[in-house]
Amino acid sequence: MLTERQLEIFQTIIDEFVKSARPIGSKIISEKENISVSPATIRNVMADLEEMGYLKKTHSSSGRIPSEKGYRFYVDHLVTPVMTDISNVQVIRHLVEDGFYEFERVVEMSAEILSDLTNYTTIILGPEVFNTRLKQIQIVKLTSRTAIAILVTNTGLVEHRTFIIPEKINSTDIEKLVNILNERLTGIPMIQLSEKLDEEVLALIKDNINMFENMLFHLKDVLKNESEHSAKLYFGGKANLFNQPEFNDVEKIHSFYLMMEQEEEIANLLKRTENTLQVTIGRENDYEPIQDFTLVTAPYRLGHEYMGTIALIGPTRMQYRRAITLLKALSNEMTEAFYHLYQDHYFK
Amino acid sequence: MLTERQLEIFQTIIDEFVKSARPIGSKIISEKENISVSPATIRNVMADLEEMGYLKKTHSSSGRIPSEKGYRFYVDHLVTPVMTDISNVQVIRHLVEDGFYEFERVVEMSAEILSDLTNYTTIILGPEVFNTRLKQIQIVKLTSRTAIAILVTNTGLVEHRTFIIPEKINSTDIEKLVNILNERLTGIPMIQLSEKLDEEVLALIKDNINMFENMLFHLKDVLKNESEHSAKLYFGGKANLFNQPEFNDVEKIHSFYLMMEQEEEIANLLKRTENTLQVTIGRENDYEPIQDFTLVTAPYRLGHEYMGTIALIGPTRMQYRRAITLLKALSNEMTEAFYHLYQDHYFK
DNA sequence: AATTAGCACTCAAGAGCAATGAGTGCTAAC
DNA sequence: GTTAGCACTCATTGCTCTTGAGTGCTAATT
Repeated sequence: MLTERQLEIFQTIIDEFVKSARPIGSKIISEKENISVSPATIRNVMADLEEMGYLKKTHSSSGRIPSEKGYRFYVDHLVTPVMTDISNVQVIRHLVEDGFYEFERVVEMSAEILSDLTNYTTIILGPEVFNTRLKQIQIVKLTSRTAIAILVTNTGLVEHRTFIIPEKINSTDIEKLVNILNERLTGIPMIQLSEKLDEEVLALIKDNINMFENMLFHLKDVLKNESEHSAKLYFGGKANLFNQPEFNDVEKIHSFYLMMEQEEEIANLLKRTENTLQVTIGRENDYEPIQDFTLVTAPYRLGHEYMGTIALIGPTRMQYRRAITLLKALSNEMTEAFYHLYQDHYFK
Repeated sequence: MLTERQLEIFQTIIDEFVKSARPIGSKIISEKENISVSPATIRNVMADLEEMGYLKKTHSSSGRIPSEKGYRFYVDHLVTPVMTDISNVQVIRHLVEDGFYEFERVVEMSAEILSDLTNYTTIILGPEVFNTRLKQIQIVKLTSRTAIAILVTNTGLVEHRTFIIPEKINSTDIEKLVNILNERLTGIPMIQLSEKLDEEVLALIKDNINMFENMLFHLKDVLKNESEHSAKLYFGGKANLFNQPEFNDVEKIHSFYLMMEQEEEIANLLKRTENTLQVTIGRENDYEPIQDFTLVTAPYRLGHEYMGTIALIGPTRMQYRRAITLLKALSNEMTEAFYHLYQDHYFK
């Protein structure tokens, strides 16, 4: 375990490095008010901390910077969840109270707010399909050959897809079909839709009106795709990382943006089953393109049920306390907001 | 007017500079096969071209690069629309034939394809609201206090918004309302919806069921917002500009990305009323943040009616011929595709 | 009269080098 | 155990020099 003094110096190095992004030398530390030992002593301590793997040098005579192990230690032991001012985040709550009833809007605003407050990039993973249920299905005939299937989930998400219909079908027929579909499929988890379509509806309809068969075939495609369709991502402050000194290299920024385009991969990163806030630092990330970054994730819920993930991505030299505090606060706010939005649905 | 030889040399400088991004000297030009005069002569010609404003130097003893006036001349007089191979672009046509019936998908694919082919950034402006009409409206009750209004346009766009409903209202009432709305509002241009709601529907309903009044109030808000809601933008290849040597500078990339976040402004840039392909080079752009870029825009249509704009943005050192050819081809393809998608609607 | 060879000149870019200074580790004194 | 002192390291900066690709101008050539 670390001594009191080691902790103090370590903490100072973290703080200073996070601020300045430059290696911290013994002199700078010795000038801090709460430090009362000489630079030489500090050098000894720093050598110890380096030996333990918490600090490293950029070259043989440079000051020290935290290693990833150092950040890990910091996050695990020194980031006390001091509840700083989170009133900024509580805007979300008011948004919902003031008539922002749209799930997507709330999420977009949240991403915006969080990235503005932290200066990092926010990523929000929308509700997983397998956690939502069909609220209602509608089919709108668009042209003589195409119609749009509109699926509304219990979380207020609206998905739609255009598909082929037989030429001869008319609006009344479609209405009949929609009624049957709603009767049979409402409340079914989205992910099971296509399966249930076969089980419940197909047989039923075949007897009645057989030109539906072809249509259902296409509709099934729609439902299947919809359920495979991975959850949506929302971003905020993608350009924030330009402000971080570690990203004043074109190559790094380029790879960051390319990485952010891999939505599949990112979605997978955020699909963490854990239900608490998590911090992964640099190489701790399995996904190679973000091994220069720190990813902080937290779930948000509908009631007690996991709904999606909200994440911050930034340099490993991160304001961990601030980021963690705000992310935690925001995930609570979102949980709160969605509870208000969908409470009666939830309890139903 | 320019002499034959001046044209030839000018053309060579453009070609070479577009390729290499470096100032072009007389020696390089003299080594070209189609050039048979000495470097000294070329220098004289270049001095003339510079005097006329078509070329400029980066410093007193550098080679020449095209000026914006030079590019303008090139685009106006030297870019002959040689129909190069546009089979790449015709993928779009097949997409639609193969069952990509989604407007949004077609647009997204188009943006992707065009940016891949050109290595610039594609921006597509979706259909203007004032050019679309209501196909159908649906209201789905979500919770006891909220419902989702879903608007489908004749172009297959689906817009939705959650709004407040009175607690006491039930599904049957909503159904009644929806029927009335559809009866009265179908076919109305989206932009007139909120107005027509007052004229046609409000009075009608007030007599019947007066608790609708409050609901309609909120619904009107929805419709109003929806019509003010500026047309959607689709992007492709935002990261392509990293490959351009002029964007080797973090500052430039940063400002590019910040610029791309100003969707309002960009949408306005693309809302050009002109109905042909247009090229604006550098300072010709009124919008200051893109005065380092060239913007190429072309409209796409539904039948003969303007529907939206497809644009390429890249450095002024652009492969104009290629960009123009491909953009033209793609806008035709999209027009074609939408004709197929919505033809019977269009002729109705 | 138009073209070109020749030449002096310009300037960006890069290599080499010394000076600076912020940092270190180690040793010996406190 | 702490710290003063000192030799040492190395990234950074600024300076000068060289290089080479380019120019414009003048005089010779066609």
